[in-house]
Amino acid sequence: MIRILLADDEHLIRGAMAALLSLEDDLEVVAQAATGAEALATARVVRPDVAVIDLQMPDLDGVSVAQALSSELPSCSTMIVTSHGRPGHLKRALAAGVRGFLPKTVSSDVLATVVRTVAAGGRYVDPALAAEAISAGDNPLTPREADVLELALEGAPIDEIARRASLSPGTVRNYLSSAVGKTGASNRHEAARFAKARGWI
Amino acid sequence: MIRILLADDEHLIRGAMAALLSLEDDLEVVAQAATGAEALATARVVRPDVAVIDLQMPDLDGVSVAQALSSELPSCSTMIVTSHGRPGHLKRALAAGVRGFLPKTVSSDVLATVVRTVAAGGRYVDPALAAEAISAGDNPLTPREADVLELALEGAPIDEIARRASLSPGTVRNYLSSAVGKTGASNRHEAARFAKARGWI
DNA sequence: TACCGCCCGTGACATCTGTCATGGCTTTCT
DNA sequence: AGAAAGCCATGACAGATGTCACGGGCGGTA
Repeated sequence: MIRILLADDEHLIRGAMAALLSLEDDLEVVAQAATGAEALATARVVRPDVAVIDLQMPDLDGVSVAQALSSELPSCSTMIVTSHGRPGHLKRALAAGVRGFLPKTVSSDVLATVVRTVAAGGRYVDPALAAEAISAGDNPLTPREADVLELALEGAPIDEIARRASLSPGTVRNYLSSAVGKTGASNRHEAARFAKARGWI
Repeated sequence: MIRILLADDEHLIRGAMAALLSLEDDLEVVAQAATGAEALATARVVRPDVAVIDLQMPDLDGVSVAQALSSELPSCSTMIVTSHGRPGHLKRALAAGVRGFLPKTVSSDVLATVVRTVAAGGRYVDPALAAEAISAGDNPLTPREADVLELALEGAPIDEIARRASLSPGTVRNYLSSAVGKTGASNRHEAARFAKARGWI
């Protein structure tokens, strides 16, 4: 019997997925969590065989949870399920030790199959997502550029970005200009959206 | 027996919700659809008692589907389920004849209860969402301002917005300036994000 | 050691944006 | 008919932004 931890902030989805997984004879949902922190805490106690984690959750990112889990509980295989599969996320997730990565558009038997696969020590990545990630290429932004661009995402003026990043406004403008050049955008807002779409920030 | 049509672009979620609703003795999922258009076409054939529709779908908006359904199939009650509940959406949905509006964070028994409620001719709106909608107030933007702001959402420069809206750049700047004033933002990008968060665009 | 890339900053310049005043046009309500 | 509101446009001005050139410091690598 494969023991599963399920984490998703959407109660309805979580309950529904649990109902669906429980239909399988060899699968058992032993715990559920609504936030990343909760998932982590629960996993430490119940020590599941597989953790099925939603990528976007209120507090902790799904990837962060996976990172912590893979170091603390090596016996537990983590897989990520997500609505919006961005190439960068996949790359980060794989680096964090995630064994399975699926969009929520897959059918339920695929989910069950993948749970079994990762429980057995295998890996599985959605083919469409994998293709996208490969074609998207690497993140050309330097860490600082990514930081600043992330702050620019909300549309804040440069002075505020500078304050929040503890940088001089001139430096911020240089990083932003560089990022705009690398993304081929025509201003920082477009660049920020572009980078986010690729999962670079 | 209440006959249900389920529409959601995420296969996994849809299947899971179907599994969950089928657990109830008096509920029966008679059809599923992955897109808005598909939902509409299917509904015309199977004539369900209740249509449970996801708000965001690839082609047709959930509200548009509800609109069409309420005029074509008055016997079918429509309810919307959504991940991101924005006040403006709720208002539009209600105007389109939707009888139930729920975030996906609710529990499964709430869902089942609401299905029964709307099937019986009642209405139900998630209290938290309702409170948000009331406190958010009305959309202060004029139709044109909303149009232009929507084009500004992607971060395009003003000249491009003007071209896409078939307006002079000066006019675009005026509308944008007005919208920035109404939203209390410090530039159009922030204003656009703000307006989107409220469901104004 | 020398080179390279990243980090952080300054200054200057041209352009883009946000704001305001103004005016003509149409539609709707009183 | 008159008032009010929205739509579209122009012009002018200040301030924000994007771009470029330049320089110093730091850390890794050949």
